[in-house]
This record gives sequence, C-alpha cells and structure tokens, in this order.
Amino acid sequence: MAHSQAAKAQTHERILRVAAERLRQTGIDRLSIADLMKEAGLTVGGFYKHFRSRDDLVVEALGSVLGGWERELDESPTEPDEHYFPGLVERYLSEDHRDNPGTGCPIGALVGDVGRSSEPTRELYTKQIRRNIRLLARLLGDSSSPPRRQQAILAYSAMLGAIALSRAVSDQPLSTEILASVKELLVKDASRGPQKKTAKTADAVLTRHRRRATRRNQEKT
Amino acid sequence: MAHSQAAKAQTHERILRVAAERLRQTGIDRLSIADLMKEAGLTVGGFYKHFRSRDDLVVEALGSVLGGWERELDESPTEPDEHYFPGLVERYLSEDHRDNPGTGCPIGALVGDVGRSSEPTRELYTKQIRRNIRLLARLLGDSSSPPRRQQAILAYSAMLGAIALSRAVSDQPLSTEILASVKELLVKDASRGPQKKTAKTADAVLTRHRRRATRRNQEKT
DNA sequence: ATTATCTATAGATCTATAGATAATGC
DNA sequence: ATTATCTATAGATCTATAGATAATGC
Repeated sequence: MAHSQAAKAQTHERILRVAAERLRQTGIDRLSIADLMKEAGLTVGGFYKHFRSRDDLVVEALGSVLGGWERELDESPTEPDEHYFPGLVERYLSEDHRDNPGTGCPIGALVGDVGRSSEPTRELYTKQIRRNIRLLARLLGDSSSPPRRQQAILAYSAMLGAIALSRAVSDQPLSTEILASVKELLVKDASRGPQKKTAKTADAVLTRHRRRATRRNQEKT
Repeated sequence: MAHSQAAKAQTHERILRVAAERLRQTGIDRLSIADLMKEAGLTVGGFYKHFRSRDDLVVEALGSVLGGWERELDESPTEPDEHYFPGLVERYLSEDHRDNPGTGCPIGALVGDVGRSSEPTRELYTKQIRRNIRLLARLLGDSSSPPRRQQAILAYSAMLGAIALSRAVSDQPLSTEILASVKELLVKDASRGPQKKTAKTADAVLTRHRRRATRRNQEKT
C-alpha cells in the first residue's frame, strides 16, 4: 500500500485540489475530512500524515488556490490597459462563474467565511485582495479624478457583491439582471475616460474578450 | 417550571433574537442549539417544543430579522430623496457596522452562506433583496441614464462587497480605506444630479440617522 | 389535564490517534 | 528500517427524542 515519496507528493496535491474545490462549494465549515479523503480516493487515517490539523489543511488549500490565481494575474498587463478590464469583468460576472463556484474565484466564494476565520486565513486573503485592487487600479488606466485606486476598490466591491447576490437569489431572472447591470455599468464607467468610445467599440472589445475567456475556460477542462 | 403561554411566547421571541444575532456572528453552520439555548437561559430539551428542527429555526430567525429591517424600510421615503441616500450609505459602510455584524444587516453578514442554503432561506433573501433594490432605486431619484434601477443594483452590490471585504481583511487601514472609498464614490455619484449638494447637508442627514440607529440599539438592550 | 421546561440519552458525525499492513529505499 | 496508507476506534459534539417535573388553566 505504501507508495513512493513521489506518489505521496502527488497525493498531497490531489487532496489540496479536492479540498480547494469543496471549500468553495460548501463553505469552510462544511468540509469533512472523511468526505474529502474519500473523494480523493483515500481513507481518513492517511489525512494526518499530510496535514497537522483540519485548520492547517484549510490554510494550505486556500493558499494554494490563491497562489494559482496570483500566477495567472502576473501574466496580466503591467501597463494601464482598458481592453483587458471589460473582459475581466465580463468573465467574472458571467453565469458560468456564478454557477460554478467550486472552480471560480476563491475570494468571491468565501469572503464572508473568511471574515469569521482564523488569522492565518485572513492574512492570506488580505494579501490577495490588496494585489487584486492594485491590479484593477493599473488596468483602469487614465482616470485621475476619482483616483484610479478608489475606482478600483469600488469596481472590486461591486464585482464581489454582485456575484454573491447572484448566487444567493433563487430567482434566475433577477440573478441574471444583477450580473448584467453591474457588468454594464462597470464597463461603461471604465470607458468614460478622455478618449470617448462609442457603445459599438466597447461591444467589439467585449466580444473579443469573451472569445478569449471562452478559450481559456476550454483550456482548463 | 412550566410557565404560562404568554411566557412561552416571550421565550420563543428570546430564542429567535439570540439566534438571529448568533447567526450573523458565526454564520449559519456554526450555530449550535445547546449554545443557543444556554445563551437564552434555557436547556437543549426545550428547543423542540418551539421549533420542529434546526433548519426551521434558521428560517424563522432570519425571517424575523429581515422582517424587522423591512418594517424599518417602510418608514423610509416613498419619493425620490437624495438626502436619505448618503446617510444610508454612510451608516452601512461605517466601522461600527463592520465591527458589529451580530446586530447589523443580515444580508451583508450572510449573503455568502445563503448562496449555499436551502430553498426557503434563499426565497426569504430574494424577497428582501428585491425590496432593497427597489428602495435604493427610489432614493436615487432623478438620474435616467443610466437607469435608476441599474444604478441601484451597482450601489447595492458595492455596499455588500465592501462590507464583506472590510470584515475579511485583517489590516485595519486597508479595511477602512475600502469602506471610505466606496462610501465616497457612491455618495458623489448620487449627488452628481441636477441639484448639487454641499458636504454639510449630507452630514446633517447622517447625524440624524445615526442618532436614530443609536436609540434603536439602546431599546434593544 | 395540559404543557413549558428540564434531565438524560440515543444515534449520527466529526476530528484526531493508535496500531496494522505492505511497499519503498537505504 | 522506514513510511504511505489502511482499519479501527476514542472522545467530543451535535441534532433530536423520551420521560420526568412542576406550574398553568379549564
């Protein structure tokens, strides 16, 4: 039964991956170690040779999934880029993202839980939230009043609130309306800068990013 | 030991009140019936003469706290009122609200949990969310493009996202910056209509509402 | 007699550990 | 010999119920 060290490392990663998905689906409190291990193809006993405690697992799993998103963001433009922003918003506030929290943004899925979590978890989230605000501020480009950073915080808050609302609401049309409204206003606002842009141009940009987002999703699967 | 029927009704209310506070503090999953009853000055056994199940309690407790907020909103202006909005936002995104989820907005505290909850709970929340969007749209007054309702959805999303972020983040300055940024942009945006308003007027409204909130809190204790 | 609450406990579930088993790796 | 995983289980905790107790209310 005992596999090699290499196999153990793979097992470790598999547990983390399953945990990260389950955490985003069920919330931090409802993850059970027996269920987790079963889904990873193992039994309870093995768990504690991989993690000192359940809390340790939660921190490590969230850290690893945040790390993945971080690496992805590092590929994003380092210069102000108004083209990137609409695609990001469109992807974030898509029905696809709403319906698949397990593979979606870990901050959107668990920001409420983290508010009641241990210090290590909150610190992980704080770091990533700060990073995301900076990224958005960078993307927002030319606006100077209101300051980019302030606008980034508003946009980020609205995105998180909208995805949470859209998941809580049991009425599909309302859920979709929430996503569409925030999407439209955020994108419009961002393109209201010095160089004016027609709705047509914005749509073209949007579509391009939609395609890009779809491609990315397909790569994942 | 058996008290009167009137006493039972009081006990019922007490259990609900404690539950509603604990739910907002700990999240839906972490409420234990033994703890709840102890805090209400009772023991576990009595619980099931008041509620058929834990789930029933959760629905009833959230329903009662949402109902309270609903009655309060019914006192709010039925006509477009730009004076009311800044006070509302200021109160919602205050450090006081951030630090006291137990007595704060049940949607802000639990919107994430509700996304993973049973249908009855989600329906309760859906009704109240719809109501709040309508209220905000009413308050936003004169803007016609973008449509008031769309703006209301953006503002509401941003408020919920900002309060959740401010509670998740372990760094005080960042937490306060998030609240202040969203507050300022939402209020500025709303007063960008025809009649311009000085900061002074907004402050006056705010103070009035703060007093009202304080009085209400004192009544509760 | 009815019933509001209490004590006690059944049964489920969850975290964590102990000891067994079987493959790795010196 | 070491160790990755398994089986089994201790101990805690949680929901829900059964039966006892003592006050209400016809």
